[in-house]
Amino acid sequence: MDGMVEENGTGSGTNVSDPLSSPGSSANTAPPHVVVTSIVQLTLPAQAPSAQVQSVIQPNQQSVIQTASNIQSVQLPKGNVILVSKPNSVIHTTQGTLQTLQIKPEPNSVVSTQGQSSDDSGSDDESPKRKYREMLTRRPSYRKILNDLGGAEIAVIPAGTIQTDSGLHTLAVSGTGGGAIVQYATNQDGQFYVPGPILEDQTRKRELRLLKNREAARECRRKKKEYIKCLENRVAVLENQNKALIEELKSLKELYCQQKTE
DNA sequence: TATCGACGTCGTCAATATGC
DNA sequence: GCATATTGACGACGTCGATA
Repeated sequence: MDGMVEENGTGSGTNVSDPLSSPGSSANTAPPHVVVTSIVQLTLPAQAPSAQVQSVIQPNQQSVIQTASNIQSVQLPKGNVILVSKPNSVIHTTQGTLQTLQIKPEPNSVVSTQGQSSDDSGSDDESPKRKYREMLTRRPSYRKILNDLGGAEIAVIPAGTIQTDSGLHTLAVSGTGGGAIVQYATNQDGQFYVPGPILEDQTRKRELRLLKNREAARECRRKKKEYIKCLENRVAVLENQNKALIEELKSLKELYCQQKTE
């Protein structure tokens, strides 16, 4: 599904108002830094707790928004702005790489397509969009940092991480199987031992967490595949539309030439 | 047959988002 | 603020086709 305005769950109550049928209804709401040639407002009705909308937003081209179920399409002239009446909506767009925009929680938030609409000259380094994009970028993992530093596997994190706490010590341990926090105590001879119930509890908690994350990762991958499949479907639909439009243009041209010669 | 590279899948870690 | 969910990144492993 390329470009999706998604609320939780599924639904078909999405109301996509065509800008061509009700022009200029909210054009004045756009922020001054956005040059608006067209606005599409997506109204998600309250009785439909959720709705899926697909969209393909392309640089300097007309873009398309479709609902998932009814294949109701809206052509967005280039330089468009999308208004979404529900907060916390997300739009995915494609431009070589996948991009994600999260709409600000205010109702009627205005979000222009990223990197392609006429407002995005790329010269404004301090623009909110740019800042938000940077926020989305994750920093490298500690593992990667360690690898970059040429550090081998850390078997035990020494001294500084040990803290005494009511007779128990906490020790961070990592190895090929991953990391763990282990609590232990010392007896009168200074020998280490791990109190049974604590160890069992920690082991159980860790196993539960791993199990949950394992299943979450599976689900996440399933969703990702589904999403990619949807994107591919959208590509197919748009290619067909494009083909049809080219054919239409061709026949209209022929008709025009015919009438001209008569 | 052994080896190698490409590719897919899985489990895990860790950063971040989200809900309460 | 904390617990939980989500997801990108990474490494391990298995499979498959190409090649020596």
